[in-house]
Amino acid sequence: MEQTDLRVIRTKKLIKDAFFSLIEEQGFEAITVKQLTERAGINRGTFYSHYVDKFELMEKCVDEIFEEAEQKLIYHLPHIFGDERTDNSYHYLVPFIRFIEDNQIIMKPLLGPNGDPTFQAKLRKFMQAALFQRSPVTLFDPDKMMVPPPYLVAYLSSAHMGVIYEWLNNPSAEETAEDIARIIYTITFEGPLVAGGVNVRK
Amino acid sequence: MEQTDLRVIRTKKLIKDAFFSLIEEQGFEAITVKQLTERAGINRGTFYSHYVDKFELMEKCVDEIFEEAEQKLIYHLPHIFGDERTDNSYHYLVPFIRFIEDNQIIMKPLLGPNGDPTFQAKLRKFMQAALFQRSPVTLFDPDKMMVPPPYLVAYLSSAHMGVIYEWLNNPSAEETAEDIARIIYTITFEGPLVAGGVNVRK
DNA sequence: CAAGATAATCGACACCGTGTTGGTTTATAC
DNA sequence: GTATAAACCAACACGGTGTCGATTATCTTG
Repeated sequence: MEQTDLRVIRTKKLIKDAFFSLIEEQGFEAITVKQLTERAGINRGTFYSHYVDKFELMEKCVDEIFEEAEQKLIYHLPHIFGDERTDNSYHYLVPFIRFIEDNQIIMKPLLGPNGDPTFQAKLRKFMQAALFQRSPVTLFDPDKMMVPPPYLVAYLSSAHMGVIYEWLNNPSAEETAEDIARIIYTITFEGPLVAGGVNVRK
Repeated sequence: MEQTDLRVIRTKKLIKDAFFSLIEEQGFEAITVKQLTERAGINRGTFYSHYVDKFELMEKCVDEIFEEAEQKLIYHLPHIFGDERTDNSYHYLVPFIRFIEDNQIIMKPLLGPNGDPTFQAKLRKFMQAALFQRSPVTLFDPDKMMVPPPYLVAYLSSAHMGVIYEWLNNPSAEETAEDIARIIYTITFEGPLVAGGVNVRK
């Protein structure tokens, strides 16, 4: 399964580099195979001997990223489980956010207005699996839930993504990954009202 | 400005009907003008005398929907402002959700995995304007905010959209618009933790 | 290092959708 | 009923797609 031939390694790298730079410049949809191979400096036919079309190329790239993410997050899991829920326990979010930050070049266009909804759904699902099935958030008590669980999960995962999206798409944003984690944590654990400065009557 | 010629009206309706049915079947990106005009039963050239391309068609359709939404929500505004924040004050959400429900046929594909991220962003912005600038939620106190306002807005608007999305894309969901409004309200005003059944230590 | 394997290149091909045009037919408005 | 203009039709150049066979270049293995 592993490719060893130097030529295919070199070619695939050329393709992916060109692909990412083009995504950054004009978004995925606008890319043509012709343009891609010209940028990569390879023959158009060569592309077709590796991928059936640009969609498969995208799929492969995304799969690689998620694979990488999986490993990184698993690596960080001990820390997550080790932590008690303290004022700093929002750290459970940091690896995830930093991962997105690290892959900004590919993430930003995929998450942005010209992005890929399929990818967004995939990332949301991934986050649900990563955060809601084996993180402190499992402390939710099914018996005491005031709303159907799927909606709470949808609420939280979308909210998380929304903040990250806002962060990525604001060029002048100076927050670090830790800042963003703290912001998400604050709103989630204190509740939107408290985080918004509303005096909650009890 | 207003079109009166019956032929124009008829043609535009044929185009839009075909457009919506195709979006539902295969998503926006996959649609070709050729296919669209065949489905509509009109000449391909005729399409080009009304729209420059499928993107403009989409834009016009979306604009119409938002225009309609604007009016509906404005109509409902008196009720919103009249309400005090009671246990039932989640009603401020109902008109918005019901509007989405009414336009399900077009909303679902646009919001789904094959949907249009531009539209999704637009809808989020619309909701922000509709709910956060002239609704009970303006009770947020800028001075007491624990997080930067843009992120709180992003958090809430995305969370809202996420729940609605989950609702639309779950075929077996039996919740009414009111149910969804209540769910969103509960999580937002009680906070995700309380809504999730967690015993909050104080 | 040499031989065989295999990847990349090149040029050409048919195919399809786009956007435009000029001329014709048909429906609408007044 | 007639003038107007919308819709139709056929054809065009253009550009990207996906494929193919033949040729050249490069790598792997023994």
